[in-house]
Amino acid sequence: MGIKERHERDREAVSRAILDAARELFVTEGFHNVSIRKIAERIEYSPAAIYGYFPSKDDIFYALAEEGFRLLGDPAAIREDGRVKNATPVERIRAAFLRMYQFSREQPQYFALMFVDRSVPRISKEYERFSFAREIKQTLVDDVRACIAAGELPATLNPVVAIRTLMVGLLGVAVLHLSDRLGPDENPDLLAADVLDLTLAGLRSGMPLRSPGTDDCPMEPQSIADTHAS
Amino acid sequence: MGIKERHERDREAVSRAILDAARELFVTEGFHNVSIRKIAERIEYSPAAIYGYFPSKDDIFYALAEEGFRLLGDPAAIREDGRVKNATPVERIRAAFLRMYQFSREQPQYFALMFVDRSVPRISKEYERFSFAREIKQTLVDDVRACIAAGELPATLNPVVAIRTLMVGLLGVAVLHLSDRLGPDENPDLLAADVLDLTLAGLRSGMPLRSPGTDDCPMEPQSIADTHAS
DNA sequence: TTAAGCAGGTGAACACTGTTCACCGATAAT
DNA sequence: ATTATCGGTGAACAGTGTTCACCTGCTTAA
Repeated sequence: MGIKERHERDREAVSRAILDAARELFVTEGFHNVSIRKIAERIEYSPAAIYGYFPSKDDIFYALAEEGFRLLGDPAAIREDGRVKNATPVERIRAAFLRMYQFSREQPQYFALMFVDRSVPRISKEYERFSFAREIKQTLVDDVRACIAAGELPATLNPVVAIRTLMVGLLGVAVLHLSDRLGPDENPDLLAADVLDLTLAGLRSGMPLRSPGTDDCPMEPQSIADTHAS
Repeated sequence: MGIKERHERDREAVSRAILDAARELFVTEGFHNVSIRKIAERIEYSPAAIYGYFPSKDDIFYALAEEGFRLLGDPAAIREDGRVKNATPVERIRAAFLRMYQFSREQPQYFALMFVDRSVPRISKEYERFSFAREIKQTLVDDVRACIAAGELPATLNPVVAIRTLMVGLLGVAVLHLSDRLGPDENPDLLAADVLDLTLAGLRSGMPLRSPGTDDCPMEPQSIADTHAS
């Protein structure tokens, strides 16, 4: 008997409908302008019904952030524009980080939810849920190691620190763009490329860095306390 | 007769009380966890009374952001840790940007409101209100020009682009820290110093940059549409 | 076949939010 | 002394996230 299976499929379908509706509304309306009632109306259910699938509005956000990481970290796509097309290790690095930046352009809402927004609390506990963020990091660390092995980056360089410094610059550009603080005639894409190459040039210079290495996840999402959100 | 003057002083005092209460609450509770009713309770007025001083909760935010820029751009303080103490122009640049980063540590809520948060709309119109942000930029541009004149940075460098690239790195670090996405054993301050010096090293390399120069304000606050806030 | 159980959906409510508005009372102007 | 003005108020409106008693229709056991 496939009754249980059908029930599970039904549940999955409604769950998907909620996430799809929420995603579309988030993209067009922005996270905190979207109410449970709006999502419910979209899928033609009562507001209370949603709480049978997600314990809170925050958890809908978490599920979407999870999807976002899966989207960004999709190994197939990474191999596509990183390994196949680009010959040298440093070009792979460039491609990988530009991909991350590109993600902030193509999926600004996802990106904001994953890396910027401080408006959703208590994910620090939800740690293991975002484990593949660590896989993404490992891929980048491997690429930096390959650069060092190929002599394209100094041997003194800590790979973890390197990817952090590369990331923050692009994160800054993305934030500047997302929060619309760029002048009308400024091009965030060119700025991102400049910052990326500038940081790479700095890394090549062999300048000693102060930051300690770490094995921790470089892109763990959301953990600011509720009391500090805005 | 000083009646009108007294009235103005009274208004100013209440207005200040509102801003003080709002600031303290924002710092401890976070912007969107603070309600008009909480502010009103703090100053022992009715919620409606606040609307006699500020047309909306957003405008309280604007007033505080204005204060934040005035705080960050305080010419006396800039001269203090920039011009007097530091000899070479490039050290002045370093000090100025470290000051900005330090501001993100000392006044995280102000900083978030001014540079990061996307939760408050429609300041793009409120442009002229934040004119001194442009003054801050001009100071930085002058410092970069001095670096170029002193031969510490390449003559081909566009000062406006230089300060942008320096800024985004530190902004990225600040965002990473503010949204608590740094690992427990990672030090944001060291990372900031690394990113700053790394970018400066890159700028010194004379690498040609793609970004166009601009005369626009580099730190205009808040302009993302309400429909994109989160 | 009938009775029991149960999961899923609902309407209504709770406790909040930002904001508006009719009113009221003290003060200032005439 | 009377009128006008202006600041502050309480109550309300429309919205929010969330909870809960209830009901209904399907599944399962007797």
